[in-house]
Amino acid sequence: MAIRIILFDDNKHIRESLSLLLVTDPRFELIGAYTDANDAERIITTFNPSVVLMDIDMPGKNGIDAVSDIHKVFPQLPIIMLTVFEDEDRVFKSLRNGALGYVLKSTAPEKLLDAITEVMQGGAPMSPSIARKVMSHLQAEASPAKVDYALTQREKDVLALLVEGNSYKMIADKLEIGFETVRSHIKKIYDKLHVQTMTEAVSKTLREKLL
Amino acid sequence: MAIRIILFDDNKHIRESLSLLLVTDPRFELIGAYTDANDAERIITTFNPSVVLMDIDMPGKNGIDAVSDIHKVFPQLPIIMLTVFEDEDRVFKSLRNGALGYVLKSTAPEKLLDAITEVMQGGAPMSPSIARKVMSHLQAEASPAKVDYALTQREKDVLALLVEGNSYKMIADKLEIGFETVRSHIKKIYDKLHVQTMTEAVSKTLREKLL
DNA sequence: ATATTTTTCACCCAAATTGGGGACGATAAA
DNA sequence: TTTATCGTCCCCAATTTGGGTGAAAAATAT
Repeated sequence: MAIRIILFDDNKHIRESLSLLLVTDPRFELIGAYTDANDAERIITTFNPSVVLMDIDMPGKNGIDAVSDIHKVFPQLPIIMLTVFEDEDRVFKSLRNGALGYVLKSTAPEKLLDAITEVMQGGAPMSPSIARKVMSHLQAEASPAKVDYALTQREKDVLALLVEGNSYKMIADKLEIGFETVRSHIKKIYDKLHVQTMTEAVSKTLREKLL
Repeated sequence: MAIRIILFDDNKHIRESLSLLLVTDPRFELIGAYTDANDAERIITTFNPSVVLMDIDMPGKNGIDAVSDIHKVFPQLPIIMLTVFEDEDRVFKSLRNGALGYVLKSTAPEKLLDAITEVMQGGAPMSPSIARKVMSHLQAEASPAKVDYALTQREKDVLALLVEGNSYKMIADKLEIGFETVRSHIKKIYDKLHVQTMTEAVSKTLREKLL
């Protein structure tokens, strides 16, 4: 059975090109092409597509918000962004909102068809530059620490317990050291982290993924 | 000029298949195939490949660690994992360690060649199921909040300032409300968050991405 | 228009945290 | 051997925080 496609794109040229591209291919069926995504939910309910292709810049509701709405109501329906934008902001917003693929309009027609096939087979098709952005994001969030505050192991132990919500006294008990020793460590930690309160230390530790 | 490929894989069958696959294709050149990655750095220095294909389960150093080592010394060299494993642990470890692609051995030979081409063109080739895992990860980390602690707007304001390291007094000043009012808000926040100290509140807020 | 929630403020008390000092032994580096 | 760093500990005084209780004005909801 053919893959049922619905396209949201205000560019007439794109709509016609896709239509021409798909009419000759029995694997696909373009069952709808709309200039805006304002009625996306109703349209999808009515025509029950297998996949949605979504532009970003459209009159009325933008494609990124539309993805969010659609994904909430039809969480199983794969959505592929089809757009000219490749700035991180729009890419990640789209993907976080539930889009499974992100294909640039500069993509060759055959590649677009591959993308549709791929998303139907459980993939997440991306144009190369987009995939690379996603990878960079993954690697960045895992990177240890840009800045090195040169905390000693003992200081890290203390800081870890502090972050978990322990009081000085509790830290002293758990580490089996004196209360004053804890204070001493914490003073040094504040010094190295350039903070002066517990909350700042905790905040900085979590935000910069120290420890 | 042909793309120069080095393969690390202890499976003889894989090495021979790839060799056969590439010998007929002028776009690629298999310049080395090794059963382990123990000498990867030296090999790469010597033969200067365009891309590395890396298995995971090998005698001596495993492929995931090898990727880490190689990536540190040759950050520009694209590495594609070529393995049978698709558990999240190995997938994400590989990608975080610097691999740019992740292709399953069940992949059709033509698709593997596509992957190599794609990574050379700035992409991040993934088998469909792997790409989907990466997407899920992206969406999960962005998901708003599993639990709703029903904080009021004012309480969120206070909490935000607390997280930034402000004392009660500073919060009172910035919000232009009384000190006791801040205390009152914070007590309610602690109640709703089920915490009893500033650090716990800050920690929970950042870890669960409240606000 | 009445009920509920939110925001505001107050007082008491005990505990925790801070800021500034200084000190001692062990270990490692120069 | 001398110097530095680390981990340990102590004192004092001032400030901040947490828990309990109560309550009035303002904003929202029903």
